[in-house]
Amino acid sequence: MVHQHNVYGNGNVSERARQPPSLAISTVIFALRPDPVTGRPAVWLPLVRRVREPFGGLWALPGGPLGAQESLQEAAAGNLAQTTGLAPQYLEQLYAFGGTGRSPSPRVVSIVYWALVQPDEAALRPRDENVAWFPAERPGDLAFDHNEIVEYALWRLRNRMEYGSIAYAFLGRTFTLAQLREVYEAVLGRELEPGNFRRQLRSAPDIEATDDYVQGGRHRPPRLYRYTGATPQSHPAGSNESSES
Amino acid sequence: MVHQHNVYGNGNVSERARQPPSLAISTVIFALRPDPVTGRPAVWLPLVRRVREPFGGLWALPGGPLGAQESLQEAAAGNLAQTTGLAPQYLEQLYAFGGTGRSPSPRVVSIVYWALVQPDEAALRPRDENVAWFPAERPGDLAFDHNEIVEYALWRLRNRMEYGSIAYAFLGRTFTLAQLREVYEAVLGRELEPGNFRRQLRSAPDIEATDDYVQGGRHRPPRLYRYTGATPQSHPAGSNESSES
DNA sequence: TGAGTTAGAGTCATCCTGACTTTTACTCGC
DNA sequence: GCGAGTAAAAGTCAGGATGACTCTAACTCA
Repeated sequence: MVHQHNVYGNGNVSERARQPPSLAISTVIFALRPDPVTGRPAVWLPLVRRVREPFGGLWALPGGPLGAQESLQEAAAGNLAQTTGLAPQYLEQLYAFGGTGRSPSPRVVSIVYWALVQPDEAALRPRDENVAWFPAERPGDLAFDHNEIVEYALWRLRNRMEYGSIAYAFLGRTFTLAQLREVYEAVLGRELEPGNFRRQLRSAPDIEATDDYVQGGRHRPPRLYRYTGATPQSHPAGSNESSES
Repeated sequence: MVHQHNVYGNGNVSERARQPPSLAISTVIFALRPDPVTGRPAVWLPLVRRVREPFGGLWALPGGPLGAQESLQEAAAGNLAQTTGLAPQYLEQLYAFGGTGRSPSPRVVSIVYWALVQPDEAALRPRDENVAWFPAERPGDLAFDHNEIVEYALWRLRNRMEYGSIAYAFLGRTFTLAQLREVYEAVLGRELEPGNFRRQLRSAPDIEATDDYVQGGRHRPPRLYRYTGATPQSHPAGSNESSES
């Protein structure tokens, strides 16, 4: 009889029904990688192969139980570090999934976070063969309700991309406007007019032109820009500007 | 060691630190009531007086442990029914609060929902003296981190009001445009131009004019309208159009 | 040196928004 | 019964944002 934190009454219900649901933290981790076919940036995410039942052998979101002394966000960052070795550029709570039918035997409530990272070479070739990167739109059949969770996380990512200032989390300290536009196009799944895109960013308050240009292309050298705004955070420490849903 | 939901290890940590955090569901319930001073609609919420420690005597959000067989949303609707006897017009998950310092002795992770209701006379005068309604902007000092939670729920309400079609949950089946505008003004806390408000709603697809008018005012009788769209839901069963956050 | 390429600036029509004016249709007081 | 008062409903107008597009600038490569 694990997990009897409190007393939930002492009627003649079965042992099984009296057990409170257990709590886990999972994290959807997004990064941009070149598409193997087109070469353009696309959204990928790392998954972990399950070694136990239920859903043994299937791929699943990285996650685990909530440590007694860590906050929810710390637990999510721990998932991130454990599977990729990276620190998040952006980390936000996604949703708490708690349907009664999502796990076969013991009921689990999962508080899911989602994160954006900039993967380096080491992170993309993990030593552990039970960790691998998948295209976020088509990750295959996942364990539990994780397909649904990934889909919702993608929806949230697109939402934040349209209404928030989150695209910079995919990029380095400086970037060209074409690179920034490619991030938007990869996430939103449609092409944007370069001229209008430029005009909108000129009116954005927290994007700043540097004096550097990228040399080497067979065309006019593009100027480098820098993002000067703070990394937006959803709930604690600063409200997100809109929509979220 | 991913997704090991059940076993929490057996190291020589103290009993206290090994206990997993317990899980509770709380619900922020919003309704419109006339302001006692101005008489115009304002946002109110019902609170429950705590009878036990910690925070005994203070007012708190209605809530309780998650039943083993009920979904998260069902538990939130249960909070609602228990404190007000009402069914929600709108119900959405708000956030999972899990900081280590939010409850003194046993750690509690609260998954908080928020709801909109149309209170009737019976619901506004509860028999239980440990339930009372408060103005949502100034509910006084609440137990735990519930002041912060109410503030965040208000922010979310305003957000949904600006970008979603949620105002109808406060109103009955038919309403005048002035009534609808009063709902927006009460929630957003600012006055709206009646002419522009009317124009925007004419272009809304899911609002429909009826053939009825309200007689009795000492002015031109206003037409009654009806909302024909579905009640929006945030995550399961239909995505919210935007922003959320 | 010219062709090719992308960066960046600029143009134009359209839509949306906020602020405002005018007309309509009722009730109330005289 | 008639004018004053009131809010509904429609209409007007300027400014700002947006989408589609054209034109010029600045580089590399053959």
